[in-house]
Amino acid sequence: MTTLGYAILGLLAQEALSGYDLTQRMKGRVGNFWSAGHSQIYPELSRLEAGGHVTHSVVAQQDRPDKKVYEITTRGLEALKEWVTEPPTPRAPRDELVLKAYCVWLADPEKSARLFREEELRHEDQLARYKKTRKWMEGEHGEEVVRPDSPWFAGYAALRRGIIYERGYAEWCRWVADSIEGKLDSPTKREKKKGKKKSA
Amino acid sequence: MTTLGYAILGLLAQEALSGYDLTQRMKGRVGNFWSAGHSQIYPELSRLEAGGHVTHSVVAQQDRPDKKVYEITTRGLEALKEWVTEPPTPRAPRDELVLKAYCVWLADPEKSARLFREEELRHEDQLARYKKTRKWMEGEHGEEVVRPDSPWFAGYAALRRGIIYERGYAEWCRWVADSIEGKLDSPTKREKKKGKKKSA
DNA sequence: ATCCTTTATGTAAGTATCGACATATGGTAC
DNA sequence: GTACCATATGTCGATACTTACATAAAGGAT
Repeated sequence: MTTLGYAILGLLAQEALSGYDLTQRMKGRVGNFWSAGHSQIYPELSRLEAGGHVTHSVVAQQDRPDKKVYEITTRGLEALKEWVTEPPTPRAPRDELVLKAYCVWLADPEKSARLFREEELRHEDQLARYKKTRKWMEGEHGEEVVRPDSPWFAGYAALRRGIIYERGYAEWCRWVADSIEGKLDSPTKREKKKGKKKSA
Repeated sequence: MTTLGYAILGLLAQEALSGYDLTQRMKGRVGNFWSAGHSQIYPELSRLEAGGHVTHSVVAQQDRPDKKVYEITTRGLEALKEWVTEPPTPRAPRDELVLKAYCVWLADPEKSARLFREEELRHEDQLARYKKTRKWMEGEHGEEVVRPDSPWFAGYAALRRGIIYERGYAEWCRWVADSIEGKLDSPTKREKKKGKKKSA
């Protein structure tokens, strides 16, 4: 079983969905920590069905094409439950922006400062969106989101990870941009300031 | 050009290295935000050389096999400089542990609490290692690490990203584990506490 | 002598992922 | 009527990445 397979099972454990629905979910909330296009999802659903983890039934619709609605099986649910408490398989982290920061000493300061300012904004924006969603969740489902045995906890926990991640990322971008713009005190500058306290 | 190609150029911009050396670097500091095995690095070096971004010279050694030492060319350095200030190509984030948190409502509370405690420790450990390295860097190269035009800034910036990342990750794991163990106040519990302030 | 480890460089097979191609239904806009 | 959009399901080829296979020089351990 692949991780994508478990991701799909995780969604199907909450509700029966078509391949198309799953693709939409993967673009939304779940997509912030695991994403996949439909070209990955449809074949994976076939594999899951071949393995007896899901079943499907064709549902006819009037306004639009028919769809295949997938349900998780008992076997699928058991596999999912076991997988959840197993330690995650280590993945190599890959962050292109950190790589760029690693080479920033070679580049034009103005251009690189602009780059990190833009990224700071991007992550700040995402953080704001996440915070808004969190408020909505806490208001609308305040009781359930904090109970780890409720399916509402799922999205709430993922959201909290997103908030911490984006906050940290924006903070780091700000630090890099500030450093490039020379707005931060170096240890030497700090020493100098101690000598003459109020230098405009 | 691939991102791995730029990662290699970024390392070669600091010093000439063999494929083997590059592989070691990718396991170490750089490996914390971009990693690759030697089976990826050797072919990539060939491509870089074919594209005129690097050149190599064979260096004979007495105690061990000969090696090919790669140097970045002017063309390679130019390509790298341009790449640094371009916005990063968006990559889909993939975090298996968040996915597991998303399914935690299905699982055995004791087992899942243990999982998130273990992960909390792992990230806390990594954080401690990073902090130690930061102190060493600040002590040994205090002047250079804060100057964005110095090659020392490279590793320092990456390190700071690592510190923020691990701190946030550990914090989140702790929150999840606490939630499962019921150690956190729910909104309801908070309300109740307001009523009878000093309840053991 | 044989085995293990480090250094050193490569190839090959398999999987995961991405982007593009392909098709079909039915609605709306022009 | 035709062009476009949302729904809906699939395949294919290219690339990125991992794991295993393969070789070789030199040193140390048993």
